[in-house]
Amino acid sequence: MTLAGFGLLLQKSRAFTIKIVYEIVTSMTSETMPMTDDEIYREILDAIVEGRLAPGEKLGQDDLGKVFGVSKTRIRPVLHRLTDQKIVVIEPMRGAFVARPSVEEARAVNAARQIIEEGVIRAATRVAQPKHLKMLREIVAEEQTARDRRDGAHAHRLTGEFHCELARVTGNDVVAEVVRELVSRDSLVVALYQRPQSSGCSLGGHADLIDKIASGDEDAAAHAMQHHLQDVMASLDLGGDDRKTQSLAAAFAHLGPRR
Amino acid sequence: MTLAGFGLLLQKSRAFTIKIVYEIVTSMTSETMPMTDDEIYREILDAIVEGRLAPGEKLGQDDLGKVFGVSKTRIRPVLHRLTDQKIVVIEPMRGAFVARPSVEEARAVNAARQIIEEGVIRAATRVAQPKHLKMLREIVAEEQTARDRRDGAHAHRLTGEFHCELARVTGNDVVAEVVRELVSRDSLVVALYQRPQSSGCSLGGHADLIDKIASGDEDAAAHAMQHHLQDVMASLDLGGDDRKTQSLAAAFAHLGPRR
DNA sequence: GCAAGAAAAATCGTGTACGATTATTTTTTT
DNA sequence: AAAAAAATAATCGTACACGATTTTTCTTGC
Repeated sequence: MTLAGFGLLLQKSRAFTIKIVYEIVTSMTSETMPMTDDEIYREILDAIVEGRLAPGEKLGQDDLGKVFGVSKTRIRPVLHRLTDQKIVVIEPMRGAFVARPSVEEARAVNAARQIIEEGVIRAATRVAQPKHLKMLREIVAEEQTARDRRDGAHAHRLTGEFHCELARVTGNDVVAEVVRELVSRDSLVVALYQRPQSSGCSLGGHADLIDKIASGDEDAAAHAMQHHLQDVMASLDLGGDDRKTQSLAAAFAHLGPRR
Repeated sequence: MTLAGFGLLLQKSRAFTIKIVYEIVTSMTSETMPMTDDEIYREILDAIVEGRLAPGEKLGQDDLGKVFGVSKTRIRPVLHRLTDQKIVVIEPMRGAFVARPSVEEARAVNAARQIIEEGVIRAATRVAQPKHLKMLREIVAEEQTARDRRDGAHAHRLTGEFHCELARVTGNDVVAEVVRELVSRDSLVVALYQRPQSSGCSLGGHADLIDKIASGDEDAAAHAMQHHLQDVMASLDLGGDDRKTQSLAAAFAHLGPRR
């Protein structure tokens, strides 16, 4: 069967079938399947949260389009979505950039986390089961080994994951999503204001939180969370220096050439 | 000076000046200034939250474009933004509709509010000042008069505003925004599942919350909030009947049986 | 040699056009 | 007459093109 034959089949098929057939075709021709909007969104978000794209970096629509092998029409909605979440800022007629949260915004996000995650840890303490505690302890252990390996990026990602997983203990997806967004914003803050050598900001903090949850003492857990988040904030240098940026190509090198 | 002269001036001016000049011109020619994205977003959101657009209603891109006097290109990002907030659902290749949250989603949003607003009311109790309490009491009073007038839509809007204002007491915009989104989603839930005649769902609930905040008893305030939100949930009819047929039957009940 | 202004390049925002898909209506067949 | 199939209409998603604005570079005058 010829490629034109596949093309005809493609036209008459439904979306899901199209994707499968497309993948069969591309597995033979080594072309790439266009990514979905969500995949592009995830890639850019991860690149920012993991620090491969530094705050202030320019996110050109055409550049990103070339990286993902799509036109800028597909890029713009993703950028707007990230703008709504305050991960990206769009300056009219100038372009999109990775956000550089101000000191005031950094304090506001941290304060919001104190307020919201107090409710979260109280709810989690009420419903926590042994399997939840086990899961949380595993994350802390991974975090520790990553820190021992001087793998700051990985350790930082696990720090955020701990708070997300804690929110997931409540069994409520809506809460988990809210926490995930706040944690994402916070990772921009630490990328901007973290002190050069102090990556071990919250060594025993998470383990302490788990102990308090395990004890079932709701008030103690809530206070521990407050202090934990305050400690994280205190470990930052809010004097504000600029950070270096790396190229777009380097940030998405793991995708390989797409066109 | 001619209108063409204004046009030339328009081209050479910057965005802000453009808007002002444009408004002067249009005030003479009775043309309309194109709305910004945020204005369109606000209009659609308000229409949904206030119940002027019912759950399940179709939101055609071209139709909305005609309403606001812009092309559908400007409408789509707004629809996507509302989709991210779960106010609108986009069915691929079919169109956008006002969301019809399922019973499970309704429970999830309410549970999330219990978790998050517990943290909010605790923080608010710690920092509340007399002026805050006064503001909150004013909203409750307005709510009461609206209810006396049988103005259910207005009363419902003020109910939501009360929770938003309470979040604003914490002085944290990030928290206020999170609460605002949750309240918006909840108004869709009540639009779908509210019992026909029971509009007075939470008569004394809000006043009780204020009293607890005024007393400074954090735990009491937190418990009051929990029970308040549970009461709201209990006042709904989550029987899982298909709303559409039910409301249709009710809407034409005066015709009597016709077949 | 340097600063200021003007031209050129690059980039963003928005409207329009077109291919693709779904819903509806009409026609045909049993 | 009813059901199935085909044609038509409506709508969505994406690419492309044009106008507007900013940034960069080049020229010119002091």
